[in-house]
Order: sequence, then C-alpha cells, then structure tokens
Amino acid sequence: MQAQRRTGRPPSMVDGKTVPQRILAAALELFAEKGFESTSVQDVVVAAGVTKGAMYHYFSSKEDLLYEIYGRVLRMQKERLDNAVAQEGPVEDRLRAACADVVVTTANNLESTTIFFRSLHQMSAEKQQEVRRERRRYHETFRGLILEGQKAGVFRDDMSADLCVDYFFGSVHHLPMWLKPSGPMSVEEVGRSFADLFLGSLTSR
Amino acid sequence: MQAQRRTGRPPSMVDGKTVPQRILAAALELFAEKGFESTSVQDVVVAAGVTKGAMYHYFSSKEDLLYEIYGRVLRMQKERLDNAVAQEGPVEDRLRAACADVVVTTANNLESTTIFFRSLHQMSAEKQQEVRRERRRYHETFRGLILEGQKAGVFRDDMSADLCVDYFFGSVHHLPMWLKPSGPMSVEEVGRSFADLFLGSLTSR
Amino acid sequence: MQAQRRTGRPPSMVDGKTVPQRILAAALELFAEKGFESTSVQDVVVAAGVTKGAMYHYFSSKEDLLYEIYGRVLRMQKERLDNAVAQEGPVEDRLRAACADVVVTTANNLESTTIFFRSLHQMSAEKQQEVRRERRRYHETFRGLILEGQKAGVFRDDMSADLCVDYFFGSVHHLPMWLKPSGPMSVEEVGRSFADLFLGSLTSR
Amino acid sequence: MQAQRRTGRPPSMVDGKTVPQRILAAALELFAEKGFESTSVQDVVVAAGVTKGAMYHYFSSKEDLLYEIYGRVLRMQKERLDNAVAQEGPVEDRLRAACADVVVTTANNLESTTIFFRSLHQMSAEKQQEVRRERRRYHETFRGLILEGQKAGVFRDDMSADLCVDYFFGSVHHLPMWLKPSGPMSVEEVGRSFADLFLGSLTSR
DNA sequence: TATGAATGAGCTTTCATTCAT
DNA sequence: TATGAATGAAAGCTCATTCAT
Repeated sequence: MQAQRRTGRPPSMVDGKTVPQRILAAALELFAEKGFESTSVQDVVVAAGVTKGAMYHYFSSKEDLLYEIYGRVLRMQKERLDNAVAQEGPVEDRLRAACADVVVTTANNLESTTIFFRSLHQMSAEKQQEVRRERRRYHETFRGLILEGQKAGVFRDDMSADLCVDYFFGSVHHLPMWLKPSGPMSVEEVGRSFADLFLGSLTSR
Repeated sequence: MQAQRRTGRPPSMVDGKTVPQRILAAALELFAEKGFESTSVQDVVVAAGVTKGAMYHYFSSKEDLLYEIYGRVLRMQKERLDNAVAQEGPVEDRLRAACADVVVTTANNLESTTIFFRSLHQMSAEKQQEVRRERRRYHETFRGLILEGQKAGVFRDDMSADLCVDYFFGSVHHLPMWLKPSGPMSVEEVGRSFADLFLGSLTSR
Repeated sequence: MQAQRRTGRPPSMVDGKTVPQRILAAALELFAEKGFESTSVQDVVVAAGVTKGAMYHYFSSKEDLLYEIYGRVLRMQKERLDNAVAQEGPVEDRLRAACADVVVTTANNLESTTIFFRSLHQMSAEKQQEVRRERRRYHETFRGLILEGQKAGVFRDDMSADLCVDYFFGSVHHLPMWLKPSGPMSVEEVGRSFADLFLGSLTSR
Repeated sequence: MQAQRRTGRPPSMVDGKTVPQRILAAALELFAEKGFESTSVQDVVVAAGVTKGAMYHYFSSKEDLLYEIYGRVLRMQKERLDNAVAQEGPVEDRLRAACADVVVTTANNLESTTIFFRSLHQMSAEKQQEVRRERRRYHETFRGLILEGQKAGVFRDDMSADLCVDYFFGSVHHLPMWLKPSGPMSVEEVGRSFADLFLGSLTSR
C-alpha cells in the first residue's frame, strides 16, 4: 500500500478534522435545523469556519453537500442491515434484531434522517434515482427476511411483504418528528418496542 | 339552485373557483411537486392564472399560503377523526375504523401530506406552534382510544400508548413516499391492511 | 389604433427616456468602452440610474442587452441599404452612394460597431445564428449591386462578387479601430474616399 | 542532431513542446474560440495538461498570456513585412507582394488575428500602448511603400496614404470573420485577389 | 520546478415584497 | 379588486491569484 504522494500546501486541520469534514458536519446540522433551501452556502461555511472558495474546492455545489450526506447515511444503514441479516438463528429473531437496530441507528442519526426525507426532492433527478435505487436495495433485503418468515410459516402470509416493509419503515422514518434523545425512553427501549409491535403484527392471528 | 346575487363587481371565477381558491390549488400542487422554497410566488400566480398583485391582495405572504394549506388539512383530519371516535361499538372496532379512515383520507390527499411533513419547518415559530398544538390534539384523541382499549383489557397494556400512536402515524405519514394511487392495491385495501397490522400489534400475546 | 390599456404604476421617466431606454444607452456606452465581459450588470444599472431589479424587469439577461443592441444596429443598417439600392440611376452611382452611406452610418455609430464585431461570440449560438442570418441578407443585397454592375459590363467580372463584398466591409467594420470623429477628415470625406477606392477596384483594368 | 544536454531537471516535454509552449498554444486556441474573458485560467491549464501553479510559474498573470500571444503575432508580421519591403523591383510589385503576403500570413494565423482585434481592450493601458506603438510602426512601413509609389507617379496621389493603409488593413483584419481555410479559394488566391483589388484602387483614373 | 490548498472579491440572477395608480 | 413597475437584499457560484511546501 503505497503512501500517496504529498505535494502542495498541506490541508488545514482544526480539532483533527479536515476542511471537508468540517463542512459536511456543519451542513448536516444546518440542513436538519433550517432545511436545505433555507440554509445558504454562506451559513455553512461560516459555521464550518472556512471560506466559500474552500468549500467549492472540495464540493462541486451545494447539492453535492446534500448528496454526500445521503451517501453516508445509505452506506451505514446498508452495512448494518447486511450485518443483522447475516446472523445465525431463527428468522423471527433476526428480523427482531434488524428492526431494533435500525431504530437505534436512526435515533442516533436523527439529523441525517430528517434531511433524508425532507430534502430528497431538492436533488437532481439523476441523483434522486441513485438514492432511490440504493433505498430499494435496502427495502429488498428487509423484505427478504419477511418472505423467509412467511414461507417458514412463522409470519402471517395473507399480507403483502412489500406493504409490511413500507408500514414499518414509515414508523422508523418518522422518528425525527417526535423522538427526543433526552425523552423518557432510551433509544434502545424504543427499538425494542418498535420491534415488538412489528413482530406482533406479523405473528398475530 | 343559484346562490343569491350580491351587489358590486362579482369575483372573477374560472371553473367555478374563485381567485383565492385557484391560488391555493396552484400552491398546493406546486409546493408538493417542487417544495415550498423552490416554488416562487411567480410560479404560483402563473399556474393560477392571476397576477402577483392579486395574490398579495388575498394573502399576506407566501408563508400565508402554506399556513392556509395547513389549516385545511388540519381541519379535515380533525373532523374525520372526531367522527370516527363518536361512533358506537367496541373500542377495537372504532380504532380499526379510525385507522383505516386516516389512511384513506391521507391517500386521497397525498399532496397535502407531502407538504405537511416536508415544509413545516418553513413556517414562523408561532405558526409552527399553532400547527403542533393542533396535531397534539389529534394525537391525544387517537391516544384516548388506545388507552380505552388498554383499560378494557382488549389491548396489551405493557406498551406506552403514546409510542403506539407515533408508531402508527409514522406509517401513515410516510404514505406519500411510496403510495401510488394507481398501484396494485386500492387505498381502501391499504387502509384495511394498515389497520389490521396495527390492531395485530395491540392485541398480540 | 386603440390606446393600450394603462393600469399599474406608471413607468418612471428621466429626461424623457424610459427605463429600458436608459439601460440600453448605458449598456451601449459601457460595452463599447470596456467590453461586454468586463462590464458588470452593476456597472450598467449604476450608469443608467436604475436598480438591478428594474433591469431584470425589462431584460431577461445581460446577454439580452447585447441582443437588443444588435437588433437596433441591424435594423438601421438594413433600412438604409434598402433605401440606397432602391434609388434610380446607373449601378455605379447607386453602389457609390451605398458605400459612402454605410461608412457615414458606421462612423456615426462607432460604439455599436465596436460592440458588434468584438462581442458577437459572447451570444448564445441561437442568437448568433439569428444575427448572422440578418448579416447575410445585408451582404446579399450589397452583392446584388455588384453582380448587376458586372453583368452590365461596368465592373470587372474576373473577381468574385462575394469576395469584393467581404473586402469592402472589412474596411468599413474596422473603422472603429482608427477613426476619430474629431480627426482631420469628416466622416463624409471618409465615406467618399472609401467609395472611390472601392469603385476604383471594381472598374480598374 | 541532439540539442546539448543541460544539467538539472530537464523541462517536461510533451510532443516536443515545453510547458510554456503548451500553455500558450492552449491559450491561443481557447481565447480565439471563447474569448479572453470567457476563458478561465482553469480552462487553459486543463487544455495544456498542466497545473495552475505551473502556469503562474511561467506567466505572471492571465493577461500576460495575452501579451505573449500579441508579441508573437507582432514580431512575425513585422519580420515578414520588412522582408517584403526590402526586395528589389518596382514599387507596385513590392506593394503587391506585401499585400498578398500579409493576407496569406493572416489567413494562416486566423486565431491570432481573431484575438488581436477582439481582445486588445482587455490589456492594461500600458501594454495596449506598447502594442499600438508596434502596430503604428507596421502601418508606417506599409504607408512608406504607398508614398513611394505616389511620389513615383504610379499611384494616385489625391488620396491620403494613411487612409489607404487603414482601408486595406481593415479588409485584412476582418478575414477571420468570414474566411474558412477549407473554403472555395485558397489563401494564396485570396491574397492575390486582395492585392489586385487594392492595387486597382491605387492605380485607377 | 511544480503542487494542491485556500482566499476573497465579484459575478449574474432570483425573489418576496411594496408602490402608485 | 387588481395592475405592472420597481425595489433591494441575498443567493449560488466563479475566478484570478497567493500560499505553504
């Protein structure tokens, strides 16, 4: 593994974070707080402590910032789901674990999720498609678990697996609308409860 | 049966809709399609076939358009829920009916719902509070049904009723993200399914 | 001829010139002096004594300003040429008059001509085509005179009429590069001299 | 026959051209195509395959690129004219040869000429003066030939020699506006024709 | 000799809103 | 009730140039 050639002025670091890292962190916070459209590039660079020129050195547009944020969320979620699915054990246990985990992950990244569902439509058609494709893969993996349980006879099979996925993820994606990390329930409790409610739906009757 | 004549210049009507009605209809469509911030007042008035001056005659600001849209949604939803709750019969039937109804109503007003959750943060803090207050009332009414069922012993009572409401309404509010009116299931079927899934959760174990 | 309906705020006038007139006059002067690209919209509106918003109320873009300037030049030149061609008399007299006239007209509109040949490439491909088409018509009309003289045997016919037109108009279009209205020769003298030189070319041998 | 070796790091060569040569060639092409102001330094260095730092190592500014281009054109034109003037023979033959030659040279360097007359105003006042001074010398040399012919009685002397020079060079400098190297006439033919037309003017009556 | 980071001023354009009628 | 003119602040983005190595 070759160390990459280093020439030119070295990148500036603050608190061990590079310029693009600081910019993305600032964008994440501001987009979640005020919305993508109501946040100006000026706002972002001031919050990140960099100049506008520096931002455009690393990102090609304001939309690109959004796209990068999306990429991170998608990568993380997919990785965790793949992980949960690959575990050993009965399908209901694996689904329960996956459900609880996605709730916890979402709860720990409320800002990203807020932005995700609020600002998707601000992206160019092409990038939206890319994101949707990735979401679809996620959806399919999850749906696979449900189908497996239905075939195994542990989940009711008079209900479309697709619908069940949308039903559950609706609940998850709306967490930012009401969940306060400082609220009465820990995020793990919320995760267990959501998993319980959903499994209850699938195993009822 | 003709509405009684008024004196003075009659309001300009097109397709039986007054100027403010046309403006709101255009705003609803555009805000849902492109987002509140990405829709200019110019866009709205062009789509409504009126001039900018006319819009500012009827509405005090662009935000006011959003507020009016919110008001209509809230009034409609509250009315329907109150109606469902006031029915006779066992609590599980009344809850099931309310669940199915809110799904159908939401599905028939996808544009409003899209705007509702995407653009709430664009409103002034005061108006946001007003909307949240109204939402809270709605939430409480619904929660009342669940509590009633828990006390009656027909619903599991080891789960916070608040959480259950948020869980279910998350699913409902995300309908615009995936539901196509032309899809394989009718909105009534989706309503019944969602109600079934939710009731399954509450009555499991 | 119906007086057009007047509603709304009346347009502001300064020195009997409307806002768009003042803007175009300022743009003409500045584009000629500093070049199109080096002149900012800010420069133009300050010189015209209007606001940027007013400019964009009347013109769709900075390029549109250029386009309007081009339109005026083209219309004027075409009109004068058609006029000269339509006169009575021998072809050499008509050509001589047309040559002298285009020199005088160009000399009296040095700014427009400067902009014309310096900034054509800044316009969108479509508008450039439109301008070139108009130029081509002008060229053809002029060429018609030469062909007529060649057929009549008064002009040498061993030289492409096209080439002759380009030859002469090159001289005319470069007038802004050296001609000073306050120079030793009047513009009419220059016109007569150019016409004489060109006619000398055509009748030599 | 290899050029003698130098010590130190050899300049990076591509296609036998040094870095500054590649930069100037790229600038020439781009300035002619899109105009000086519409070409960014970025565009130039990308086209030349070098970095921005490298460009600023060899040239002090973007304007400096333009200045270098001007210098090359001026040097070449002056050299060729001096050459033509220094020939033996009657003045009309020498003028005819000089006229034809400047047309051919211009036609073979359309890009340079395009830039020359389009972008002169983009240079600093001092450099503009320098260029104009050089142009003046060129003009004077050419004018000398005409005066010589007028004194010798072979050219009409009722026409200012200055005007004649401007008249002819206008035609030459506008060649880039219409001449296509792939057109029906070879550049040599155009040169002969232009020379013929101009000599016809001078010897008429 | 050459690099990639970073600057900061300036650019065109958009937009919600107000004005005068 | 409604118009078209006009405002002025702010937006996203570009760019020639300089910096630190």
